[in-house]
Amino acid sequence: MKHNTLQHELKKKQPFEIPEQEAILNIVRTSDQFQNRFGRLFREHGLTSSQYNILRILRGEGKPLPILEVAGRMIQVVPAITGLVDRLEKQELVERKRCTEDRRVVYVAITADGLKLLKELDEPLNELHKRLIGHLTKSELRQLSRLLEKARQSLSKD
Amino acid sequence: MKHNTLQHELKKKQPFEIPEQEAILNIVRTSDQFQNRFGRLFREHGLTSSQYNILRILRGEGKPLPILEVAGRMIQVVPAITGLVDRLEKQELVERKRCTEDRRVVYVAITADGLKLLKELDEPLNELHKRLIGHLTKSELRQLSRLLEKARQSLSKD
DNA sequence: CGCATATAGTTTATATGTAAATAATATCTA
DNA sequence: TAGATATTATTTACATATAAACTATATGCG
Repeated sequence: MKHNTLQHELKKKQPFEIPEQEAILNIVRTSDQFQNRFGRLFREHGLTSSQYNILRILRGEGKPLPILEVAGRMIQVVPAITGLVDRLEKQELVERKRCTEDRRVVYVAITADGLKLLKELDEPLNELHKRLIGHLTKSELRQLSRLLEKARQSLSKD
Repeated sequence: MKHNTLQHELKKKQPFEIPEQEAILNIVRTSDQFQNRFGRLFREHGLTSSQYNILRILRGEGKPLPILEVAGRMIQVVPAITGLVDRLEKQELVERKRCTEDRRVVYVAITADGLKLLKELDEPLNELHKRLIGHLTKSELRQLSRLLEKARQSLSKD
């Protein structure tokens, strides 16, 4: 007997009247619960989700990035990024380098230690992905991604 | 020309190899961006998302609830709920009442002010739902909810 | 040149999410 | 009934999101 519908999970007495609302709550709830699991995994390796994200962006880019460029790729508000990078720097997982041409700009680069830590996480992360959502067929996964991308189209307008 | 794919948005150089990963990132990203919008709306009314959620749960229940019962319905970690209720109480949107039979239990109830504030938010919230995701057909919305509910089945196991 | 304006980051203040420890009260059990 | 254990809620400590104000540096323009 499966009871994974939102109505049941939230102990709602009435079914959802508005499918838009139901879909959005489903998105948010699923995201929260998945992020919980990832958070646990990261914590076991001394990282938070946001810290991991910064490292992954830097590895993906392959070269130092201005600190606000990193923030931009995370949908993150500007002030938050400073403290994040501070803590990563303290753990020696990234380095700050001031740009010589434009002295306002601060570059962030991932260190060898940072790369090593990411590498340790690659396999467990892949396993977690499969465990969380591997029971959907490839076709369902494609469809889910397509629907979510379509959902986000309402955001580009402003 | 639409560029709402994750690969484009994240400035990734390589397409996703793993559809599981792509789907999960799509869920998380969509949720983050939507929650951003809701957060803005709530802030205009002096609330945060979590505070709104507590009020909505209390209104839905129609009677006082033990504080941990509220926390449980929010996927929220226990310690956080205390401060949330503190702030709501300070705004006189909820009240705490200690249970007389079991003096460990603290009930939380929504006040008339709280109900009034929620009522003010009902219409704008509905509009935001429609604006964010109203461009999907009813069939797509149903399908999206169904896929997300299926995705969450992996979580019930532990 | 010299000032107005813009840009890149940081700091500050407040609210949240998480874990671990603690306090108060209930319940169980020998 | 005394002591162990469980439950409910809070406190403490830290990392994070958000907004607003601020610093340092660049750029534009008369």
